Amino acid sequence: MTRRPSSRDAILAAAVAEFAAHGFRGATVDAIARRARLNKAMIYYHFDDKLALYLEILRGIFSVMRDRSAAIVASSTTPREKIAAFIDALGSEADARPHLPRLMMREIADDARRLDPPTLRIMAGVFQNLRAILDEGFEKGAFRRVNPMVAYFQIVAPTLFFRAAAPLREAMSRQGLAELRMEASAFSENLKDSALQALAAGRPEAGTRAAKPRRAPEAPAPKARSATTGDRP
Amino acid sequence: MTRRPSSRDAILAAAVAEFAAHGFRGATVDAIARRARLNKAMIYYHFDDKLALYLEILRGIFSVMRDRSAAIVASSTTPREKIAAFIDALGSEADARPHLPRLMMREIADDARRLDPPTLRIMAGVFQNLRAILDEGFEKGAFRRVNPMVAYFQIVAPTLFFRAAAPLREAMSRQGLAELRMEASAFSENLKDSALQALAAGRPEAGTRAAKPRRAPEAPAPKARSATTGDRP
DNA sequence: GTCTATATCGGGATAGAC
DNA sequence: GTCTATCCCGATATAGAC
Repeated sequence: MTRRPSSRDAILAAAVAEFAAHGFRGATVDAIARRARLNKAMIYYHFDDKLALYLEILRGIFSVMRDRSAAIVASSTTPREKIAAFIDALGSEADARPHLPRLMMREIADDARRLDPPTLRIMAGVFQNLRAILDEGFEKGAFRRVNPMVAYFQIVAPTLFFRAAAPLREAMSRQGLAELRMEASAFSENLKDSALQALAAGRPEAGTRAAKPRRAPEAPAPKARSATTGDRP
Repeated sequence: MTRRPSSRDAILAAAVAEFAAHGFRGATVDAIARRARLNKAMIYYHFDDKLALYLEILRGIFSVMRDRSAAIVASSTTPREKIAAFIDALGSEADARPHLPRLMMREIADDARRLDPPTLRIMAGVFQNLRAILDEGFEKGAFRRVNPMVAYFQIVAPTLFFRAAAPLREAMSRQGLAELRMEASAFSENLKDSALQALAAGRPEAGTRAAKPRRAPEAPAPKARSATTGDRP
């Protein structure tokens, strides 16, 4: 049943690993061929060139995440649970495809210069899905009105960074500079906790004020205005 | 007074830009020389090789951030204000040296494989400084006890990602896929707001308890244990 | 300190046999 | 579909004149 991967699939699998490890430029077609246990010519038989191979990989990876997040939007749970599910999906996706975080970071560092419109569209879909969850939360009064893009970066960036930085964390830990070892799942749990706390709508607020001005007068307290413009308190 | 940069300085300045734009491997010594308006041989006169040049740049960049964060730790303000200052410092540093975010992301994606112990030590210093701020906040009861590393990634990753992703955001905005344009300073303001909200110590809680077991036995809402292990609620 | 060659090699891409 | 052999450019690093 485990269908033997066609040479094309073998190339794709090898290429993801090489592109993630060395970047588009750093990855060599020779190394991809070697890892796929094929020869270089086979790659040019299946793909126009190195760039076409690269783009096919990116599109595939982001499509999965776009579809998973779309399913979360459509699910029938609370906005809070959807945010948690979004973080879980992103994390488990990154764990299942360990190359995703580095690929994404590299392409961004390369000024996204290789992303064509179709690929951009797919990536934008992920953002729009998170935005849909947030909007639902805003309307239902479950979330305070934060800027959706900021929320997006607050969720996606740490998730990718933490995983991509595993070797860096390991090196620092090994040298006794800081204890940075942690399970990816544990990180996601902490992130969910923090993200939901940051999104929490103004507490019970109305009538239920059991203990009057909960906040000391001198404490400015985080304002909950629409944070689209970054005005300071 | 604006001292004409020595050839060595010119090389360093050109190299940062090239390394940030293309990565260690992608950057060419020829391009660095061209940008510095010098010839290639001058680079090998001042530096042993491409790697030595690269490492000198990384050390310089992270040292600045380490020192700035150390000054914040030592300043006499509240933990909340120190967190805000840390985020501002990181943001303004990234704005002043637009190459920092991409350099950092690239080196992480490269599995930090080129970082030698001295450089790791400098980078760890930045984390330890944030940790010191958090510890102070924990002790004073200003912050709930979150995992310091998670907090570190929640602050650093979005700050770097947002800035490095400027071209990607611009491309998506231009194509009408999403409006992602935003001033870096506005982003930092939003991030501060969110981070402080996530760190806000548990409200007076149920019984309006003024003192004593500040924590509910079953720990309902955000659990405030030292979140080193990521157990779920 | 600054320059112009140049040695040398790795890597993308192709030709063409089987 | 799969392979070997090869073209050829670009990139690191050095030699050596001024």
